[in-house]
Amino acid sequence: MTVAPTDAPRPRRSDVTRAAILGAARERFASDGYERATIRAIAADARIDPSMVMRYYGSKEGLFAAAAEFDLRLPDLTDVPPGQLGEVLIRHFLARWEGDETLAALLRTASTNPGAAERMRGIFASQLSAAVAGFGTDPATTSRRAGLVASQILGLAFTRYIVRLPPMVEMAPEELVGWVAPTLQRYLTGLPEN
Amino acid sequence: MTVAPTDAPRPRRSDVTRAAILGAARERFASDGYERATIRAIAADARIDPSMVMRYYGSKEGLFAAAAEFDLRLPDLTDVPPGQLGEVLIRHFLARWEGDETLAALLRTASTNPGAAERMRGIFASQLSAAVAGFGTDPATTSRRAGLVASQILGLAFTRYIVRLPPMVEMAPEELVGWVAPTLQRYLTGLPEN
DNA sequence: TTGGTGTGTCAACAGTTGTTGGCCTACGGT
DNA sequence: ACCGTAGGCCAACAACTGTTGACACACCAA
Repeated sequence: MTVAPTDAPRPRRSDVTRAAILGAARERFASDGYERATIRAIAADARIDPSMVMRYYGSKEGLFAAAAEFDLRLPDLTDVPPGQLGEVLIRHFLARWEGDETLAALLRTASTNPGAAERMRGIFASQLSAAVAGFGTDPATTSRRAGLVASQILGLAFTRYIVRLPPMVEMAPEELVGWVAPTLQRYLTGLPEN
Repeated sequence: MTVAPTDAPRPRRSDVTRAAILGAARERFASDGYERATIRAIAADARIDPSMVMRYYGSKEGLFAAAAEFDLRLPDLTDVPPGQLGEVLIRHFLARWEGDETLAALLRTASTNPGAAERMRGIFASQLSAAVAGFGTDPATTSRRAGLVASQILGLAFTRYIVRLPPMVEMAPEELVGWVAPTLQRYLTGLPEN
């Protein structure tokens, strides 16, 4: 035995094709949404036959599930000065999806596809809530604080990357940070008014 | 001549059918989004033949255009105490679409349909910007302030009514007001941090 | 009564979609 | 050199889509 006996998926010859399909799928899902992104179009982008998509990913839903794998990659917030949490978060999010269209695909699809909505719930419920809980807020309010942060973050993404409201598109990242950081900061560490 | 000679569309016998189609269309568009809401399903809900939809609204796009007619019905903000703008706005928005599913239809569709996105841009660019401009902020920042307000408002709607993030669904309107009003207030009358 | 127009149904069209099975080819271990 | 198998393409299916035209009935003015 030259390699580990179990759990050693030796590289398949088709890995490049798989990756090409996944890349094309992400692009199409991101720009067109789930329904308008046809398997034929994705296959054409990847320069392969539509039937290959089915063989490697089983179905369109399976393909989307693979393409929409998304990790917020939230940093560890415990060593962030409590007063800079908002700024760190908004900076991270802006950087995170300015270069990755997966979230746009997820955002577009979550509007109409129940499975994608469920996945989005999962991502923000687990990853974001976990990060927010990481620096020790009152557990009773943690999930609501995380939800409020999600509402502003997703609203920003929706208006800037999906609907493309002109003023939201025009603003430079630094200006957005200046406006949104205090919002997130208050959602995380502040108190509601009433 | 018994009535006004021009521009007097006397009530047609089919007005109830037209209204039934429009109501069914709004429901379907709101719950399924543009692509999944089929004309056949809408016609079935309205208990008429699919071809009637075409006759009265020309095409699916025309039907959507009619069904997605939306007015934010923003109150006049000039007589609101400047310190309560955020609270008034968030209260108004919550009340406005808790009972009207048109905005949900628009929100779902704007994710994938360019025409709907354009309409959403128009609504927020004209109606919201106009209202924000109404109480005399610096014209140079008005559109950005309006955009930021839209980002939080739409993010709230998206997480609460579309994706249905549990913490956002659970929160009572009053609690949401307490959290979000200060955000809108600062977007409208505050200064950015940097 | 009569004719025309508005209201509605039925059946079918042409195109697109996800999906399937058969077939050919070329790699790679033995 | 051989042969099993994985990678890839082609053609087709069945279902569903928006859309159209022909046809039937009911209303209403003349």
